[in-house]
Amino acid sequence: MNVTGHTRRPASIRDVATAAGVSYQTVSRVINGHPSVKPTTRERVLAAIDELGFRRSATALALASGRSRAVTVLTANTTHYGYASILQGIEEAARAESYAVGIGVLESADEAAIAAEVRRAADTGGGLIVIAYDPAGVRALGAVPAELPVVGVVETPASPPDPGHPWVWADDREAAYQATRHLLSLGHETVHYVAIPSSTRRTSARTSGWRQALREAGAPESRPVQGSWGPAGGHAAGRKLARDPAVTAILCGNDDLALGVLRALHEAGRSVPGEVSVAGFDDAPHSAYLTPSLTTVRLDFTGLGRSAFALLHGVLEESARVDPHPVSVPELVVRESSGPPPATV
Amino acid sequence: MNVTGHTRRPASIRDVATAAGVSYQTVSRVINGHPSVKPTTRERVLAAIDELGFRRSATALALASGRSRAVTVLTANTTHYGYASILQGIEEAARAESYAVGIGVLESADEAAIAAEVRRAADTGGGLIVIAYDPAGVRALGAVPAELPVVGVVETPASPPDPGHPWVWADDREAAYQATRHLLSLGHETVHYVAIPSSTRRTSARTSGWRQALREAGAPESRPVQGSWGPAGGHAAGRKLARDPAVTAILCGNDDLALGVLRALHEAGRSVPGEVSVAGFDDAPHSAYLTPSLTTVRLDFTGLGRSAFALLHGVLEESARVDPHPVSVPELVVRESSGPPPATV
DNA sequence: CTGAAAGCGCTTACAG
DNA sequence: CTGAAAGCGCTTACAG
Repeated sequence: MNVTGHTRRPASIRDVATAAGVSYQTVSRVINGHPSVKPTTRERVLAAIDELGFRRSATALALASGRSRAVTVLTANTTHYGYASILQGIEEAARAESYAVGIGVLESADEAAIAAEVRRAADTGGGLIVIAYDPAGVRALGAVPAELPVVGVVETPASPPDPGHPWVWADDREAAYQATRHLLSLGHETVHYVAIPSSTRRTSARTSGWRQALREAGAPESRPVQGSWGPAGGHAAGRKLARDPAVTAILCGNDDLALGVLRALHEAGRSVPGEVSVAGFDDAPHSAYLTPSLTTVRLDFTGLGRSAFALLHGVLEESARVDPHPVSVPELVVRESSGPPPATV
Repeated sequence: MNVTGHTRRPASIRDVATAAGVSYQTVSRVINGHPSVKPTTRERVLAAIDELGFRRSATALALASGRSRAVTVLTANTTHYGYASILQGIEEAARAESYAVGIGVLESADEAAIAAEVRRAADTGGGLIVIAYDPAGVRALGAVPAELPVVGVVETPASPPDPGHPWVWADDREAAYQATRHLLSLGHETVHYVAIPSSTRRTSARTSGWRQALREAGAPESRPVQGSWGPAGGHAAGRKLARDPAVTAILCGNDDLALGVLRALHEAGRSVPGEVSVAGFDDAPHSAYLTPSLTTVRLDFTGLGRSAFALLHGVLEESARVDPHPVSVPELVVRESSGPPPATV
């Protein structure tokens, strides 16, 4: 008991050993669950651990063993719904395995800045999960040295990735395909697309799913309108589209863009879904409560985060190895913002 | 050069020493910026560091020195706008000082679970920042052992806190006061309040600011309606309030609640702001794009996060000590959702 | 200005 | 089943 209230140095393995009357060696065996320890000895040690409030130093463990039970998440953003939800999923799964989770934000897509962030993350020890939905993330994923354990959360790859690439993804392409088909099935001649910034490729997975649906239906293809990530970008894109009376259906790269588009249409006096239908992507928490409520495609981001961690965990511990490419299935959620096109009387 | 491509053990301080022809001691001096090193020696060491790609092991540093340049953020949530923005601010500031940032989520407010999370965070080493806006956070802040450096991000305290309590806060009370005054000044007889869950006290800071404004104006006081954090809670609260024709102005504990209230009013056929005015709290990114766009009070959460880190940094390094109670000033943002009450003809 | 020793709290072989 | 040694990569006094 620390009656004086003085700040005490935390108990070490040796303190426990002394208290239990064994060597610190044996204490190490006990805390590592090593089988060859006499039950009575084990109990004495356990009692001492309990009494002294011993906690094994993660730092010393990491230095001595080289392992570190930590994951750091590299991401360009922590506040957007998709990113934040992936992070949440990772944290949940990591906590369940008592891994520490660190985060590093890729504030710029500048090569040097990216390299610096990757180094910092590597310094932390443990594994890496890189959210590669944008140029910064994609570059960071590419900049990770080969010897580091890393998992990428990526857009749907254009072709099946190398088995050497531990990636997870939601099926963005399928999701965009579904949403576009939904709008076409309502009778729209075609569907316009307001895009999130592509990760780096000319054509993002979402864009290609949209295009595929148009082609299959023989619908006219327009160029995607560029829209950044937030509602402001959607608003700007929506203003352009609102001017064109031929536009009756708009698919947006995420729900925030859709919100901006909705607002722009409102300001232009075009009713939704009476004159124009709008669909989003992600099913963010507010989308169901908008007026009109937003038709969107739900993606299981927290599940994606959990999968990413599970995959990394498998790489780090070679015990519970996991299916290398868990894919979550998107789900179309039809709400008020989509309907048939106006009658062409 | 690692021509074979084999995974190499990273260079240590001794490798650098050998390469530079000095003792590892001297290398330590160079990387710590110790003054008493002959310039030519320093340069040789620096060159070796560069050539070998040496990076000082954070783990070894932590173990040997006891310091750790890390902060872990304990929070009940990572996706809500306010929480996520505080985290973002902390990360920014931490990155600028090359601190590692870890996160731990308080999934339950259960004492044992909280204690476990606090221990895990303590194990990481470094300092702690606890976001104490909710019961889980408040308990976690209380459960941190006295010897650990910790900063709390709290609601406006009822009275000035002890100097021994390193806390930061946005002025919630003032913000609620301002928003309520705004609604009253438009001519509303009184303002109803949909509350976020209080941290633990009977009356949250936001609630008391609202109440104070009503009292000063001699307006009738109603009981706050309880509304959880998300739009669903706002929706439920909004349905109740929509039934009461006397309700003409509603202040909501955050913008998500306001969104739900807006939706409920819409469903009940009550127009905003024609029949009912609504104001929110936080100025979340989507609030400006809603229809009607949302009157709200903007709080500088990222600034709050930066302040929290600065305060902790001061505690940890005793160098750049900081004003213990930086307070960010809320700003009323008037948009479409608030207006005069309907004429009582 | 620079080097040799001891130690941070553990783990990993190696003995017995 | 248990103990004594060496080492992980650094820092902190202590010498010179």
